[in-house]
Amino acid sequence: MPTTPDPSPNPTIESPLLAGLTAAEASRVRSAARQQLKKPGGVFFMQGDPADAVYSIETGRVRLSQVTAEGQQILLRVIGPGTVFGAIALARVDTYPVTAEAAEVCTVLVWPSSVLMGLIEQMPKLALNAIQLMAGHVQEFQDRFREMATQRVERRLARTLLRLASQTGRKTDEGVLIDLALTRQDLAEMTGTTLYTVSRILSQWETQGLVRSGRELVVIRYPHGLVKIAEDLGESG
Amino acid sequence: MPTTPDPSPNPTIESPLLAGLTAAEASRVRSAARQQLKKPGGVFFMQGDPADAVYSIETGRVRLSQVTAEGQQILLRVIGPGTVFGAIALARVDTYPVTAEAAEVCTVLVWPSSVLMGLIEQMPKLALNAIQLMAGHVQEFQDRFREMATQRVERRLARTLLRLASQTGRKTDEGVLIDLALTRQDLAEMTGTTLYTVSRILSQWETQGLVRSGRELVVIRYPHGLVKIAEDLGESG
DNA sequence: CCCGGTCTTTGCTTTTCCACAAAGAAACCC
DNA sequence: GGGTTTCTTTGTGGAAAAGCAAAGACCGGG
Repeated sequence: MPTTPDPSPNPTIESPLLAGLTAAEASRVRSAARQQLKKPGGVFFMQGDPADAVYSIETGRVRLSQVTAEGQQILLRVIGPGTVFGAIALARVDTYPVTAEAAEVCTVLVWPSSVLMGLIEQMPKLALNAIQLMAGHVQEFQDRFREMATQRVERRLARTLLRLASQTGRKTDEGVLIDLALTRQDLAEMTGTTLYTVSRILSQWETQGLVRSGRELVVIRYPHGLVKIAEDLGESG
Repeated sequence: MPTTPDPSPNPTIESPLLAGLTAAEASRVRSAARQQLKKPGGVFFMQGDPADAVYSIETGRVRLSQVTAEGQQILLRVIGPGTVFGAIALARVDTYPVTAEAAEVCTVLVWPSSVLMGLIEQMPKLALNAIQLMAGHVQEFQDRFREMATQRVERRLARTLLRLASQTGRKTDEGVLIDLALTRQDLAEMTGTTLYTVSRILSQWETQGLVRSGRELVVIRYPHGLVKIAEDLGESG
C-alpha cells in the first residue's frame, strides 16, 4: 500500500495524538506527560481499574486483553510504538474495560486524563486527533465483529496472521517473521477459537508450504497463499 | 434498570452530542443542522459513500448494516431517537463503512461534517461529547466481538433479544414486546448465525414458555429466563 | 377469494469445531 | 544434565451449528 511516502526523518514514532500540531503545541502536550517504564509482564492497568490516564507507546509492545465474566480470556490486540491506548479515559468512563500489560520492555508516555482534557479544550486539533483515533478503533472492532460473525476459523486465523505481519512483521530471506512471541493459545484468543484448532491449521499450512511454525514462532513463507485463504479467492484465484 | 430517573420534561430526546452544553450553545449547534425526512426503506447513506455528514435521530428507527466482500450482509444495530450515527465522518475517514437506512418514517438532524468540525473547534465540550460517543461504540463492539469469540449461539441470541428489548421494548400484559419488525434473517444477522438456527432456538424457547414468536414478532414473556441463558446461571441459578 | 410473495418451521445431512487425552518437543533452572 | 515447566502436536469422539430441501403460515393485491 504505497499511499503515502514516509517523510519522517525522526527515528521515534510520533504519537498520532500529536499529528498535525505545531512543534510548539506538540512539545507542550508531550511535556504534560510523564514517562513510564515497564518490564515484560508489567501491568499498566487492569480491567476494572479507574480509567484516569491515557498512554502512548514509545518503545516496546503492549498486550490488551479482556476476561469474560466466565473467566475466559481474550487477547484483543498487541500494539507497538506510536499507538495510543487507554484513550477511553477521555470519555468519563469510570473503569478500563481491558487489561494492558507489557509484552516486552516498554517505555510509554502517560497523561492523566484530566490534564489531557484540559489541553483538548485549548487545542481543538488535539480533540480531532482523539476523535480520529477512536473512530479507527470503532472501525477495527466493527470489522472484526463482522469477521467473527461471518467467517470460518481458518480464514480468521489467516487474517489474524496477516494483520500481525503488517503490524509487527519482519522480512527475512525465508519470508515474513511475526516478530513477537505468541503462543498457540494467544493466537486462539485473538482469533476466537481454541489452541488445538490453531495448531491443526498451522500444521496443515505447514505441509502446504505456506508457513513455518514452531514454539512461539510463525513465519509466513508465502503471504499470497494466506491472502488467498483470507479472501477466499477459492480454487480459481 | 432504574439507575437514573428521567428528569426530562421534554418530549424530544436530546442528542447526546448536545449534552452539557448551555442552552445558547445547544441551539447554535442545532441550528447548524438541517432536518431531513425519510420514508421506510429510505437510505441516508450507503456503505462506500463519501463520509461527509453526521446524523442524529429525532424520531423513527434506523438500521445500520454492512455487506462483506463476499456479499454476506450483517445488521450491526438498529437505533432510535437520540442516537447519533455517521459520526465517523468527523475522523477524516473517506467513506462510510456501513449503510444507514430508515426502518420506519424518520426525521433526523444532519450536520455537514465540516460545519460540525468548525463548531468543535469553538466548543471543546462538543468535542468531548463526540469522543464519549465514539468511546461508547468502541466498547460496544469490543464487547460484541468478545461475545462472538467466546459464546454459543443460544446465549448470543438471548443477549441480542435482551438488548433489543431494552432499546425498543414495549411492555404489554403478556411480556415485553420487541416493537420492531425483525425477520429471523435480521436476528440471525445481528447474532452471527443463520435464520434456521434462530428459528429453532425460538421454537424451543416458545415450548418452554420463555417467549412467544410469530412472523416478524417476538414477545419476551419471561425476561428472567432469557437473562439466565444470557449469563449462564446454569441449572443452579 | 385466489394467487404470489415473503417469512417461518422442521426434518435430514454434513461440516465445522470443540473437548479431552496423551505424548512429544523445546526452554528453563538450579 | 536431570527434572520441571511450558508449549505444541495429534488422535478420537461428540456436540453445535450450518446447509439444504420442502412444506406450511401469513400477508397483501388484484
